[in-house]
Amino acid sequence: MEHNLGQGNVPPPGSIDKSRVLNVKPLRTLVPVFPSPSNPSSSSNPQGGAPFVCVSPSGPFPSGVAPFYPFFISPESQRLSEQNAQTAQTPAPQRVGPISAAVPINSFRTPNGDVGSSRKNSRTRGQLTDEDAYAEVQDVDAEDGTGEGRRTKQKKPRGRRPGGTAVVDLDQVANDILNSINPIVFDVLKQPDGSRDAVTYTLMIYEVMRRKLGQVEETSRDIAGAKRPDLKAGNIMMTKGIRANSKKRIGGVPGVEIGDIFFFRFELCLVGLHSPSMAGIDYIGSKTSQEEEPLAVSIVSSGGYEDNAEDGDVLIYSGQGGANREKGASDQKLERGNLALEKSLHRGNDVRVIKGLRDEAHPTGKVYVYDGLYKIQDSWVEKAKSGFNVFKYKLARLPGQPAAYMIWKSIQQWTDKTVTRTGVILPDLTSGAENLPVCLVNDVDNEKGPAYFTYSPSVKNLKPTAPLESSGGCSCTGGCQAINHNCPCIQKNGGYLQYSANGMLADLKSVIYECGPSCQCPPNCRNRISQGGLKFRLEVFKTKDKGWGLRSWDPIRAGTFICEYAGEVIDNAKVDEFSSENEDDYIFDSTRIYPQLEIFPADTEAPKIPSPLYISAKNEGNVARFMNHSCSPNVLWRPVIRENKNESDLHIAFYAIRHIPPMMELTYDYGTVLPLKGGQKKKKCFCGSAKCRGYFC
DNA sequence: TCCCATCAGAAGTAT
DNA sequence: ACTTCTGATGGGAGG
Repeated sequence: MEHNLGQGNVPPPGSIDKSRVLNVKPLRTLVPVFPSPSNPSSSSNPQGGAPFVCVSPSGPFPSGVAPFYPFFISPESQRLSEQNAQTAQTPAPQRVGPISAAVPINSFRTPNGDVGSSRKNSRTRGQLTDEDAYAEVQDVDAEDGTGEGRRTKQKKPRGRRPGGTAVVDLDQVANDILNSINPIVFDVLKQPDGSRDAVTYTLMIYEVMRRKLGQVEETSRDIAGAKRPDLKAGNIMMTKGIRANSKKRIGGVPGVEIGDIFFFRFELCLVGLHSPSMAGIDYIGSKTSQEEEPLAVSIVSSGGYEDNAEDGDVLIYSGQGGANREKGASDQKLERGNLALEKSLHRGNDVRVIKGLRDEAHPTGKVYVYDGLYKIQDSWVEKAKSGFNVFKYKLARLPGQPAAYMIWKSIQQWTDKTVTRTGVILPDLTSGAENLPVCLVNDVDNEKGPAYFTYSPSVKNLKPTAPLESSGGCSCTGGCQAINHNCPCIQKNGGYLQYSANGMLADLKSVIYECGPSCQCPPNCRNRISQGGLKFRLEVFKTKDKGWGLRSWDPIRAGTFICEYAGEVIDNAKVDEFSSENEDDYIFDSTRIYPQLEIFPADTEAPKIPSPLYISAKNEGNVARFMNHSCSPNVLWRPVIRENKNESDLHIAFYAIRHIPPMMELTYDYGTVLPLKGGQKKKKCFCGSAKCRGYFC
């Protein structure tokens, strides 16, 4: 009977007639109800900028500024997809079938600027007090007469758990983070409508919170209540109102761009893209809006069911329910999300689609790609393998949106070799010097490649300097363990392993102490992340207006190590020589002034670089030499110190500031030189970001 | 190595 | 109170 299943619009004979199963009015009035987007307003948040602070890692520091390498530099998207921005925030239109552009999510709280104060009540279990947050009455929609607003629901205090004392530590950790946030951030987050800044801030804070909670938890295993730092961190953020969009809405979400990627369901929740912490269908219920019917606003397609669409623009989505583990399988019912999807089919409203894919770099994890707006075209009921009824929905992607999932699909095809990558000049620029090939590509013009240089994956002429905190190295023969409080390398990092199990930076420390040649731990020790070579399939490509650049085929999580800056260490005099010739394009100079954003100003400590470091990659270098400058970068550098026979080897390592989707150019801030050295000129900046300084040098 | 089962858990909706 | 599926982990099957 398989030919009966799920074909086309009309349920074939023998299949279940939905109109009988469900108590709904008949179907398939394929009438798109909404007029085209008409409100391109508020494309960016003009006052969203946080102050720019110039800090050189080696000082001097402006008064009142703590030197700090932020995890976050400029929240403005480097992406210039204005089209995207427009599509991304098209509110539901007014005339036909009016749907409120946004409705409040159940419990919305905003911080009042006093977040994380030391006032506490007895509510424990790792839950922060939310005395500081206030319940806000929101005027949903004053125009249609139903806008009496809805009071936010107070969360019920929950019972205390055994082991409460340990939990308080987590509270403390969370409070410390909250207290260290620049208050300016909260001004941005207070806006009921999100902005690119608000989204970036939110994700940024979530990352720090999540990783820090995880770090603390694994460092003291006896601690209670932190098994899921992703949920814990999310709960704290929600409770404190640290989120980007407080309302549910149909259509795009302000500040979220098509192609944005996420690694936790809670991230979707916090930016207002998809509210349920777990469920796959988000909808506006009939009670929370003035609508009579529930309407679907977004779905997460996690690949639990095979994507049997021919191309990337059509998606077959299964309804929810019918899979209760205790009661066993059963027929799905036309209720909740399923009902909302059905209603949305008739109403023809846009539905956001987030695709959950396997994260190849972390097989246990997933990566979620926001693929933009779809419309539901069809629905039917199928018999699943279990023999029970499952709802199916066919969704088609709206045309004219920037490519998102299609990029992933292309990369997969290049990987499979089912499609040949066009414009490939060299399959491996490194000639095998790296553990992964680095492709050289030009699909822009006829240039055959960058000027000649020798590929070298490591730094030459490294001059070990006096130790900062000599320990003689560790003796963790099995690799450094977070719980080993005696490991000197962990102690140097303030008592924590700086890298999470996934290899991400767990902290905002401005210097990273890794294990070095003196240590007895193996090369795969978690405290040697920057020594393991490339982990992502990078490619050097010709940009439109910035010469050659660097990007990745793989998605990169915020905090992940990308590469080191390789080249030849040179002395200051040589730098001046390069400067006068205006050939310092390939010099890394630690003494430059690197603009930083004070997002966690209180949390920082002075970086302790043993001595100024200059690395020239002009004649010899690695992929890092191709990373272009941006005033809104997605990558930053950190000094990494490895102990070597009681001396310090200083390396420069690059880490992702935020999640970086595949094929997005990797950039970092080159900083500025003040005063300009002899002959040195400012260079015009082409980064194109909204916060571009106009030049760099 | 991959896959499956397990398990505690969150928001939001529904009762 | 219920629904939903997550994300880390441990065990078992397979190469």
